[in-house]
Amino acid sequence: MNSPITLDALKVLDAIERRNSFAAAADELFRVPSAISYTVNKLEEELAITLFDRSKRKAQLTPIGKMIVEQGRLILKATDDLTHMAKQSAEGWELELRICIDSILLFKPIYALIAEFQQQYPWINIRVTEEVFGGTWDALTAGRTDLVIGATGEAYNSDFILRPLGEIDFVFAVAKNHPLVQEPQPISSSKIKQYPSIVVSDSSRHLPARSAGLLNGQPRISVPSVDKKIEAHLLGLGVGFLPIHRIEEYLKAGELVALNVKKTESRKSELSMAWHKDNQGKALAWFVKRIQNMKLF
Amino acid sequence: MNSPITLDALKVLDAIERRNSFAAAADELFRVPSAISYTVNKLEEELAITLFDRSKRKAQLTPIGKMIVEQGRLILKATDDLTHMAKQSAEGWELELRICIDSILLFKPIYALIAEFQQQYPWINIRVTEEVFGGTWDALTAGRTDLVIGATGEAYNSDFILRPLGEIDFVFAVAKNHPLVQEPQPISSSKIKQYPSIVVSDSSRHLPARSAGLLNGQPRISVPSVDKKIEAHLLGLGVGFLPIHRIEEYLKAGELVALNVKKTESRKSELSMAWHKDNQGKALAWFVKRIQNMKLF
DNA sequence: CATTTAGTTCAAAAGGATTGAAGTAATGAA
DNA sequence: TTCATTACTTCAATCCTTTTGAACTAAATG
Repeated sequence: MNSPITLDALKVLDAIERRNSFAAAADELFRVPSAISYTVNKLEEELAITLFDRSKRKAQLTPIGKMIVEQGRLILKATDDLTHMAKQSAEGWELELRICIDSILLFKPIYALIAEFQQQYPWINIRVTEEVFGGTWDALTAGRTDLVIGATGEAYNSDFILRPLGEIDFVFAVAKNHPLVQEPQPISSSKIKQYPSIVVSDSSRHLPARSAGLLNGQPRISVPSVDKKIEAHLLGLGVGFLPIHRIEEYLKAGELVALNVKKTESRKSELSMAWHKDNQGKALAWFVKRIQNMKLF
Repeated sequence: MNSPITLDALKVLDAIERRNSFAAAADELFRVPSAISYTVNKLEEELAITLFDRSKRKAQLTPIGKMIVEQGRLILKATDDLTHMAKQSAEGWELELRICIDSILLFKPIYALIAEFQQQYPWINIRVTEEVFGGTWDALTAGRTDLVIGATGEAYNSDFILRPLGEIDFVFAVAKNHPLVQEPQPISSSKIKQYPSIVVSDSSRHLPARSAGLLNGQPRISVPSVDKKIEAHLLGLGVGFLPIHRIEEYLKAGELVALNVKKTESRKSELSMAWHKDNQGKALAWFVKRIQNMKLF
């Protein structure tokens, strides 16, 4: 792989084509016409291909020459982009940003934000993962992610920066035809314990798993995400607390019913963004800044 | 747009990464280690970016360096491909080949052939058009196409080379519930004239239009392609001759019925490939050679 | 602590790129 | 037709970038 094509030659060809003249190209490139001639001749010789038809006074690109100019421009653009990418990276823009989103949140607005980011910084890879409860902290401490959106509770240590997103409201919700709907409210803990509770299992792999508002002694059904928990509630498989913002439509449509319960634990939960304090990445900062002004629940 | 990146520097980076050593890269590139060092230093200086971590004995690519190597390889590949393309073009391979197919033929085997060609010569653009009867000749004489597949009749002048593809059989076919099916065969011309005939209109733009086997005095319905003619026949809109190979399935399924008619004109038609005798293109030759061994009808 | 391995530095040399003057060839105006 | 102009080419001289090789530094290895 030893191509006789050089970026300099491509630049020269590009200039000649755009200005439609060797002399004008020489002028543009701050060279003397003979230098342009030399470069073109060398390329033609090494390729053993005629790029210009010189039978007329004005040198005219041959079809092959034209193709090389066109393709060459793409190559020049690519090297230019590469330079730009490298410069940006050196200035603190990540090559890749890993975002971990708690399954309690609506992903849609975040995806919209990512799309916007990609338009501005198309060379930065964004990798999104979904975790549940402690799983987000786990991903952060294990270095599997750069930014957690929707971290719950306190930081495990001072290596992380927390930025609150607000409190999320939970309600005790069951399917419309669930037996508990017929009970007088507030519903006692002992009544609730007669039905299986749907529990989103913590996706922590290393840190001690957190439990989220379990009413002890109840039969449990574990599901891997809040989406699945909502489905389970809708099917009447069990009962439990759900984030209001995720089930508003179901409550309005009457498919889920919010019930008053005696125990008040876990009715609210503080959500945050979190990232490692050493991470000075500009893409990270961009997302933190933009997400702060967003309503995610 | 004056990128400090050069193809030579990218080659050097590539070699270093692959061989995992400056010395080995120098060896591979028939240079002295200091020359490699020089090239890398110059690039780093001009980009103002550290590409190698030299704190250890073995220089280690930084993440940005790695990205540049990876992207750089794509650029090297592109210039290499460009060289290859140019060489091939100079050797007589077209930059673009325009193929004009008569609508009477099955396009599928031709598309399969084009797909195969594209795998071998991915940089050559293939442009397919569809024409009807004289339209193919028209496209050729007007220079709108390079190769006609399925040209009918004689060449208009000696500027073109004809290569016969064989004879195509036509049958007089009508829809299964058409009144003509009830008539005793062979069916007389006067009976036929009572029903509209479906005529594929010639797509010639400059040459005198040819007519294909019209039974004179009949009401006509003109359609733009053989596909549409078959549809019209199936719907019972009219009658006429159809190429057997295109309606075999409908005949087998009984949706169309082939009838015996008295007039025997236009029962067969000689089809050919045709191209301009000055066209020495290798892609053209490739297609001519391959199509000769194919069964297109 | 000596030895080996890996890359860097630097002055000297090589050689490719640039220059400018002279030349050629097509175009177009007088 | 002639002559000036435009457009590119040729070529020897010059410049300056790249390469070289010897000497050097610094990390790993045992």
